[in-house]
Amino acid sequence: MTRVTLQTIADRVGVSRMTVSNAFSRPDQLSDELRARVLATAEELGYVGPDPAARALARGSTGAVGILLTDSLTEAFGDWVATTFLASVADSLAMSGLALTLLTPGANHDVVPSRDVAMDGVLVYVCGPESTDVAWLRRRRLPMVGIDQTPVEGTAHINVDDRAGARDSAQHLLDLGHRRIAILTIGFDDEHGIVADGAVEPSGFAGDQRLRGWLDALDKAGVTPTVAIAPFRPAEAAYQAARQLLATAEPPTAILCFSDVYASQVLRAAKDMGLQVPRDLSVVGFDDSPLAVQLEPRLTTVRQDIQGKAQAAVHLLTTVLKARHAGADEPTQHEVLPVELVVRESTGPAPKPGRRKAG
Amino acid sequence: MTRVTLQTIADRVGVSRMTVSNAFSRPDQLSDELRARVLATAEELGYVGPDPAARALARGSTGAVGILLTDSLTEAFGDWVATTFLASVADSLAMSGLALTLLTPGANHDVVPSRDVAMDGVLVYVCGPESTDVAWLRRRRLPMVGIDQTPVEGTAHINVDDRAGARDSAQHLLDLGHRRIAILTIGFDDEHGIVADGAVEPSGFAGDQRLRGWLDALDKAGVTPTVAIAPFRPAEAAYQAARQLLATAEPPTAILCFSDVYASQVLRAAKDMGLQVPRDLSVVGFDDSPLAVQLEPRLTTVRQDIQGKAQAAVHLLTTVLKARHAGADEPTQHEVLPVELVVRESTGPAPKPGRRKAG
DNA sequence: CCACTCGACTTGACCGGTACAGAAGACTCG
DNA sequence: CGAGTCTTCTGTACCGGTCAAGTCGAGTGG
Repeated sequence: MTRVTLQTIADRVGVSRMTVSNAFSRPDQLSDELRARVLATAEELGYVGPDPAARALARGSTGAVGILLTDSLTEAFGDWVATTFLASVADSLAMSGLALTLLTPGANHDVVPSRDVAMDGVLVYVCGPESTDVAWLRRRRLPMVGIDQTPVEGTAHINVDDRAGARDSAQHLLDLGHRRIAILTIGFDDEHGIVADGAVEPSGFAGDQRLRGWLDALDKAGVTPTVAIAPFRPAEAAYQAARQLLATAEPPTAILCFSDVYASQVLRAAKDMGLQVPRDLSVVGFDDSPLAVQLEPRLTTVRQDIQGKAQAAVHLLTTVLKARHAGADEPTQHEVLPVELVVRESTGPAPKPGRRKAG
Repeated sequence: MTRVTLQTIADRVGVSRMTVSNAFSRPDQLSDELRARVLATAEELGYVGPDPAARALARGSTGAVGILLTDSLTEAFGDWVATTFLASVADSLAMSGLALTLLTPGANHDVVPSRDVAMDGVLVYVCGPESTDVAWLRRRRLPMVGIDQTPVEGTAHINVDDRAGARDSAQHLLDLGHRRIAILTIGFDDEHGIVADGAVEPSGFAGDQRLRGWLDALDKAGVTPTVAIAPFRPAEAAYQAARQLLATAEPPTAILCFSDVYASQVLRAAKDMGLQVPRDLSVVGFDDSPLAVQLEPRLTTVRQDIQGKAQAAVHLLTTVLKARHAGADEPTQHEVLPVELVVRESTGPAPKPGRRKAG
């Protein structure tokens, strides 16, 4: 039982192989009557359709784009922002009939997806520029769109205005009269706690941008924040860092957090230390994840439109794809999506300067 | 600037194209010295490696397997069980150097990933047998492993022992003295509420199996449960169904839930109706998701090893892949993974038969 | 010294399609 | 009525590799 190919069908129907191909891929190239006959014969022979691999080679395009996520996928899947983004990307791609291939990072075996898997283009989500996977993708000259990472010349990017969002949230606290403000942001894997004299080297683009944004506003107001960092995982680290912040001699009256998840840990720490939010302490999150409204009190946070980000990324990538196919210039623009400060109940006026005891 | 292919390099080095191919794919087929020279020339010409699409055609295998998830991906990504499974699958595949392609279901456009994307095999997760995507995959005769769905003859499957888990949890309640037991399980999209005389047609295989399991134990004990159903989404529906259950003339003293998420809604409903868990009401979840231990009280639930499920599925699929490649018989086994009842604080002895007032 | 094995390359076919430039007949139109 | 134009189909040349079966000279054992 040899495989059924276009030729098998062509022989059977008595036409050229090309005509059979057209019957499947270019219906307008042959008469309806013949097409029907071809299709019927194909059906009869159990032919499903042109072989995707062969078609990919001949056409120069597979129907899939890749996505490269940070590190272990399990890691990424634990993050609401990342999964939401991923889901939105997949749904957006579906409209173009494209599938999404998850590129497993790291060359464990001798086969490296970023180098060895066929795809039309690739989305790169929060990967450092030093990633070897990104290096492979670049060498392959695959159409690429970076999301939430440091823009690189010659590549298209989608970012959110983290900096403005952070600036606005810091300004919000200043407007409420806060002057002793702390920052709890993301740091590298092994450390957590208060950073001496704010010599922070935040991990990742978003961390960097947010920090800059907060400082934009605070510096201007002459406020020097205490900065604490915690790794993304485990969540407990953020809790500990929060306790440390709140246990200082002059504890902050407000904390700006890298994310809603961090903020939720701050809330917990505050509760455990007998502090009332927002009476004793104001807390600001980031992302406006579902968590933000589930918490008690609901979080003041910075909303980013993740679905919009995904759609923008997909749109940009498909544009690049089309341009390349048409031989035209590929756009390498930078799109920065707006964010919005959402004020809820976790922030309030700065407490009166009077004594306060934590514990 | 014409594309660099094996031939380009071969000409440059002065060897046959095959030798260059071997330099990349079969290092043992040529001398180290020559290989080094070939690789150097390739590097110099900016050649990244054999073209994946061409290789896929020639070799008959792409380095990716597909996964088909129910409905909209956004839907699936909202579910802890599904995302955890997905992440574990991706990680397991990474070990074999395989990438994972998300098949976007539903033929929106004229291009249907399930039919048009090249892949070596496919995992099918909770898809009804009537899915057109599954039909395409079947017609393509792709190696396939079904997960959490009704086994079909001739296909390999991985399932968890939902039925036994359900049976155990029902028995647990019986052992605690409960006799007025209700079930809150998953139903089709548009309905929710109490099902008259238990004529339930649960949606999906897991729902069916769990229901059977509960009834296995209850029937044997002569207990006839009240059954309520709610669609998977929105979560609110489960809450409403729970309220309905608890508002009946003879309210149940225990509720068996389809999932931890459903159980969390029951908990909320109970709280809102002034019932104490487990004093007035026992609640059992399913899955042992992180939610189970976050809730207050922590849920008694049935643990399933999702990561193990993913690993088993990947292992089975790669076995099928290897078998097919070797021309051997492909296993079509059914693996059923064990589950485990985890007793926590949401279940307790049945309240004394005395009066009880809800509200 | 010769048949025999072995390593290192080469040869030619093949994987299953698609793109593109005809070719043959039917139709239109001045 | 002949030239131009469709429509419909065919032929040929790729796409960029891999596979299996050589070829050829060098080593090897009897």
